[in-house]
Amino acid sequence: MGSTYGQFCPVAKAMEVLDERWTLLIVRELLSGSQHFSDLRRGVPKMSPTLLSKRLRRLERAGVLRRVSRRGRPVYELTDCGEELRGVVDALGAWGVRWVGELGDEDLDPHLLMWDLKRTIPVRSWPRRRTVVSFTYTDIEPRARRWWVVVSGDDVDVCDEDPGYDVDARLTTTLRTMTEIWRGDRAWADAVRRSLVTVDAPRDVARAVPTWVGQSTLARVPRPERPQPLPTSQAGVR
Amino acid sequence: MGSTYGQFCPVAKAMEVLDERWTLLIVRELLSGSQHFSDLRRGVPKMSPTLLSKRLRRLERAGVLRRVSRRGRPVYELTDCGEELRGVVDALGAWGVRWVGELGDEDLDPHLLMWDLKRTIPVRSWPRRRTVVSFTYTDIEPRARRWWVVVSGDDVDVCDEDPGYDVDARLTTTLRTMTEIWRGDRAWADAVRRSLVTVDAPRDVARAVPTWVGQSTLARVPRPERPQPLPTSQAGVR
DNA sequence: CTGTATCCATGGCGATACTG
DNA sequence: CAGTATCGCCATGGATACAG
Repeated sequence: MGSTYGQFCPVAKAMEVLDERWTLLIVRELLSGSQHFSDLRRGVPKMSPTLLSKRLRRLERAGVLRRVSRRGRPVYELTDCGEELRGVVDALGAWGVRWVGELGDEDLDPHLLMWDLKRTIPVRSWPRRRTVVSFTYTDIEPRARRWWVVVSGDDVDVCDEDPGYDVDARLTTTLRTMTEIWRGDRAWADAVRRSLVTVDAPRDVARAVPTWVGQSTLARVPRPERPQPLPTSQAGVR
Repeated sequence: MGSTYGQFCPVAKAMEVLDERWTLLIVRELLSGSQHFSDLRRGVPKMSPTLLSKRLRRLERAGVLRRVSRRGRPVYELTDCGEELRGVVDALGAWGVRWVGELGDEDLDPHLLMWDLKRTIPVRSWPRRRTVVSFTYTDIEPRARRWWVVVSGDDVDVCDEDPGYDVDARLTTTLRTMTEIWRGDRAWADAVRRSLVTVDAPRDVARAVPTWVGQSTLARVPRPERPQPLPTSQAGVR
């Protein structure tokens, strides 16, 4: 058990299960479709496998998820109890996107972004024929700078090395800008206007690209009118 | 900062602020009307004042609350940002009451229960004249066994020693049963039928008492049809 | 009443390496 | 691929006493 609170209040009882570090991020991953240990690791790459394993066990004991073997492969799936955490995770996400907007450089991660991008690509908006868009992030180390998204039919592939196909559109931007766009902090139009993104493609393709690249489901949560109170700067010592 | 996750995901950013132990319970207290340091302490009695102070400071920095002085007395109040955590707290409470129902003896606390009771007494259901109901918990140490709820007009008082007024109804039950009733885990009618509660009062008063004693706002959250999966028993070692 | 100051033990968690 | 095994640090937070 995560430590107890000694309170009968349902919020306290819920937090006994959920307030440990990483726990709700694992639930988030399961809610968005991850099933295997390796999928989960990709979703929480900064977590050690030992700790991930421990959390999964604890969540199993709490009745949130179930570990089953499917075709000889372990699969983690949410129980009804776990499914119902969607309300909690959604509420947290909506609050977070509204009130905790400042992203530090440590929060940016090209692998995570491309993984999220892959999960939210609206394939139906893409041409039926195989279509390739390349991403170049100008502000990060060469290793993770270039990516290719290949959509053919209903299949989406994200590669970190050139798959060799013809490229229909080349996006060039910073990791930060692409992240902001995906989160819905910044509109495509705004980014293009300010030249934070360049789209190298025939005019009609260039116009379509923003509809090809998806966004977080939280992107359309309306933002507070006043900007943040104080992000982390100021508010010094008392 | 509570440790960071290194993720741009809004859920992760939210949890950086909220996943530390006690944090959301403090928010819960503020949401239910506590304003002063001592009120908050009463709501989270197992927390040391040092730690409470630390959390309040962190929440202030995060923009969730504001510390102001009102008539020379410090007051903690939620900002818009903090107010909006109501959605999160409600979702957690609803999930908790449905899926984390097993209460250990450590979770029962007469002071907390009476404090909650006081906050949820539906004064409008009581007679206008001063009315007194006594509570006796048969299963706990003498010190916290007897309580008196005094309602006169719109004022509610809860005493742990005899205020000396005539008593209109005497409830005798266990702390556990009363807690279950307040949470909505057990219906009044059921408790009475099973003789888990006795109401010593004239017949019409006895009938009214269940409408006098309030319940958690989460009490009417429907419970899952199947009982819990596994509370904490079983699910042994792997 | 509204906090601070200190002290200490625990265990959480990060890092790394390794196994079936 | 799906985890386990170890190890060691340091921060968390519980307890207690004290101050303005």
